[in-house]
Amino acid sequence: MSTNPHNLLTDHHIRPTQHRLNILAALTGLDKPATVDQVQSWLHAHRYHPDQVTIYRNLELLAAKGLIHQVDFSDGKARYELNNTHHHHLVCRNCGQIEPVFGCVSKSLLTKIEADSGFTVTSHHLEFFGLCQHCQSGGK
Amino acid sequence: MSTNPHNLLTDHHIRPTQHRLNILAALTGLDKPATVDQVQSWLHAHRYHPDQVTIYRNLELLAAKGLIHQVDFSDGKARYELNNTHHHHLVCRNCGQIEPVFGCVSKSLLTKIEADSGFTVTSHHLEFFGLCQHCQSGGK
DNA sequence: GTGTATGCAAATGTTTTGCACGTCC
DNA sequence: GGACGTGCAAAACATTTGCATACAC
Repeated sequence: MSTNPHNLLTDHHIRPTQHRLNILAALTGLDKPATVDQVQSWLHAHRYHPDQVTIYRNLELLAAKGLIHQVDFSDGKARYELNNTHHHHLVCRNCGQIEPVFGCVSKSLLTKIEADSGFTVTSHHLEFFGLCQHCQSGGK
Repeated sequence: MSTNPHNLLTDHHIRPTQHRLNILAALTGLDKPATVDQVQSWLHAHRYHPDQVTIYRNLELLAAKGLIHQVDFSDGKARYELNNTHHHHLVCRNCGQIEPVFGCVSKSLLTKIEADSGFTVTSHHLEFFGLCQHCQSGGK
């Protein structure tokens, strides 16, 4: 598995178009789960102007191929993030600030869930919500 | 805190209209996270025909008052569930079957997250995805 | 060249909003 | 009566689809 974006794409049998490289760069640069709008804004700021549909299509493709994954903060917008280190998120309900969380559910719980249900568990979504330090005090 | 639906509403300072009682009955009857459509279908089957907008508005209200909460399976539709026993879900990615999961993240992890981040954590979303027993074998 | 990618326009699906009328205390 | 609840219509928003053109190998 190569570490440069171009080979990352070709390794996954995805044509390394400029848009796709740019979208990966955007997700790297934003460094948090990003909406289609946020990806597009990042690209605009870097003088790229792909159609929004192209972003939708490529985020879907990259997710299907496993290079990125979808994150959901239950606000009606899909977010995407690079698939590097497994982690979750802590989101401030007031200001939207996002912190990574490296803890996770225990392996023993996962094993128990599979044993109890007969399911094969392939993934999970875990997000924490609360108030950040700033919003706990003055920030209404 | 009373146990009957009427008092449950009045206890939360919510007018106990027929629609609201019916929506609570629907969520009780469905007994899993339900979409607006599913709530509406349940009500139709029970000879009630509130406008869809009324369901949206009341689910939002009940969630704001803490009687129900939103669950997200990342499929673009909001689901709602009664706030009774704290639990999570295991969803079959193929057939959509939903199993309750009573395990959760450890208290020590929560404490650690708050300590590390300075956030006050008020809630979390945890959902598991996989393939149910049936869909692992024949069910493509 | 051929299959794939992209842009543009339009459609779809979910959720929200405005406003007039109806209902509950 | 006055505040709140509901229905209907329309709007808003995120996302998807169809199709013609443009690009990558």
